[in-house]
Amino acid sequence: MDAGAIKRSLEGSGLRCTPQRYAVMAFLMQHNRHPTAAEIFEGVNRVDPRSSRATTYNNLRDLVQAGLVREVAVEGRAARFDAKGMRHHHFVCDRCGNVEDIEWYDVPKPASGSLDKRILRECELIFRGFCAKCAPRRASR
Amino acid sequence: MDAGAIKRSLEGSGLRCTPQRYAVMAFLMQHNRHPTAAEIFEGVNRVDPRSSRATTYNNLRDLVQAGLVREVAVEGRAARFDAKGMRHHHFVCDRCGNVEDIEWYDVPKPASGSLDKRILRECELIFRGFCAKCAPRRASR
DNA sequence: ATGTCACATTAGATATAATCTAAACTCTTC
DNA sequence: GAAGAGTTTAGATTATATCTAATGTGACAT
Repeated sequence: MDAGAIKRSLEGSGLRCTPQRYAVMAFLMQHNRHPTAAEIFEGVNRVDPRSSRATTYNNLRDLVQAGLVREVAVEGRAARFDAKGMRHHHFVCDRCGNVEDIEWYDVPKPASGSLDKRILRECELIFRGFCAKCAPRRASR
Repeated sequence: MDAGAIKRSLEGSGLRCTPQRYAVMAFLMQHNRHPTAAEIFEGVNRVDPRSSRATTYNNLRDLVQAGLVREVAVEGRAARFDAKGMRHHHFVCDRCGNVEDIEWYDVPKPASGSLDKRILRECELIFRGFCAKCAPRRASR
C-alpha cells in the first residue's frame, strides 16, 4: 500500500491525514510484528516528525475505532497493534512472547445454542507454543 | 470442586496450600467471569484472611505456572484470569468489554506448512460482538 | 484575506496495573 | 529448638495508558 492509499483510507474513514497519524499507519503496515504502543511511538519518532506519546495513543485509538487497525488480544502487559490487512490468526510464543501471524483459514462457528442472544461479529484463533526460534531451546524455561 | 480437592491440586503442583493461595484459587473457581487481578484481590479480601496485593500477584503467577489457572488473552488494560476447569472459548463484548465462556469444540489445526518449525501446544478461539445484554442497545456506541 | 470552528497535537501531570524490595513469618525437618 | 525453604507483607518503584489545558492547523463561509 503506497502513500496515496494510506491517505485515502484515512480520509475515507473521516480522519484527517496528519503527518503523525500517517506515520503511525505507515509504521504498522511495514511491520507485521504487532508492535506495542511504545514501539510504535519510538519507531515513528526515529524518522522525524516528532510525535508526542499522547498523540500516538490518540491516533491508535482513532485508527482502531475507524476499523483500520486491530488491537491484538494477547495476555501480557502492553497492548499490541496490527494494521488490518489480510486476515490472519495469531501465534504467541510461550517463551519469548512474540506474536506471529498464521495464515488465515475459516473457523467453524459455535452452535447457535451456545451463542444464545449474542451477536457475533468476528472471530480469531490464538495458538500457543514455541516459535521457530525458541523451539530448539525449549528445555530452558 | 470442594476444599479438599483444591488443596490436593495445589499440593500436587508443589505449592503449599496457604490461606491466601487457597482463597485465590477458590475465588477463581466460583467465578467464571474472568476477573482481573484487582477484582480477585478485592474479592479475596472481602472475606477475611487479608492478603496483600503482592501476594495476590505472586499467587496468580504461581498458579499460572503450575497450570492450574490460565491468563485469558484479551485486549485491554488489566490481565484477566480463569481457573482451568472445562475447556472453553471466549466471547468478548465490543461494548461492555465483558468476557464470557463459549462451549468448547475442537478447532481445525492450521496447515503444517504455515506452522513451519513452530511447536503447537494449544489453541483458543476469541469471538467478538455484542453480548446478550448489549445486543439490544447496540445502536448507542 | 480573515474569522471561525472543528479537529489535532503537545508537554507534563495523573491514573492504573504490575513488580520489586527487604524484612518478617510459618512450616517442615533434623 | 535451630535452620532453611517457601510465603507473606507494606510500601516503593516501574511500566503502561490517559487526561488536561493550552496551542496549532486547515477548511470554509463570508
